[in-house]
Amino acid sequence: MTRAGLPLVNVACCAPLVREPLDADAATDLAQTLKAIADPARLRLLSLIAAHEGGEACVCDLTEPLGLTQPTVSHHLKVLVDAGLLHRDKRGVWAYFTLVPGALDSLANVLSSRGMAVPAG
Amino acid sequence: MTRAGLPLVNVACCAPLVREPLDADAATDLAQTLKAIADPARLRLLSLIAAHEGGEACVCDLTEPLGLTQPTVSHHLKVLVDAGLLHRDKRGVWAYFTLVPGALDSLANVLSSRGMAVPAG
DNA sequence: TCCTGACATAGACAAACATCGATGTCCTGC
DNA sequence: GCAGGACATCGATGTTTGTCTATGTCAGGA
Repeated sequence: MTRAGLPLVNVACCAPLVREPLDADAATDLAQTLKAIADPARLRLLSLIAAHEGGEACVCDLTEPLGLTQPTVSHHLKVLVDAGLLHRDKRGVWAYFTLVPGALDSLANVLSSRGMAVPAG
Repeated sequence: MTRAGLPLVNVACCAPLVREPLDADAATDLAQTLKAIADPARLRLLSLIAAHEGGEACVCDLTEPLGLTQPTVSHHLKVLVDAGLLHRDKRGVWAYFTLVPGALDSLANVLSSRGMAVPAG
């Protein structure tokens, strides 16, 4: 069973990775988020959604450029939503996906040796 | 010679993920590097090595804090070296590992919505 | 030369994962 | 109410991956 109703994004737990040793829990947490984006299909999904007009896209916009079936794309999108990287907005029959603002930036912050300012728009 | 006979390790291939759609090849490439760090043990290895005195550590320094066997740690280190994130320096009987300068920062750059200056000067 | 200690490699195994076809759920139009 | 379309979920399957034990390699000392 998948953890439904994620509490929130473990997306960027803490201090930069290289500043101090991660404890086991923090490492597991961060790894889980990284696993979410460590997949070609999901990277392309993030990229396609970001580049799509209005910064949002529905499943039907995404299956064709990826060359994957609708259930597979839906699965990948769920992984990204669960990881706190995508936001899902169901409007009528369609489900529109957008990037969660700052999520990827927070992740980048943890990897970077130096904390950086979030561009904020 | 190339490090470890690896073809190459484009740790950070290109433009920020959210700027334009990734093509399939670039996505596969980036995903491979992300997979290398999308593991709790390997995240802790990076962290432990960075925090170790002199910024370097040998295998014997790393097995105990991780609670994994020596071959498993050796395996994880190899994955990180192959991904271009760690550098291995064999001195006598010991193998010392250090972070490849800028590698994680480059990765962070790709994830970040905005390119940032690499601190390593 | 042989032995010991540090590390790498090989092989095996179980868990996790990506993908698919089939099916279920929900909204909209007739 | 009924049909159709968009999306989610289910169950199955082949592949990848993390971990172990056993073994190989190599340097340094007795």
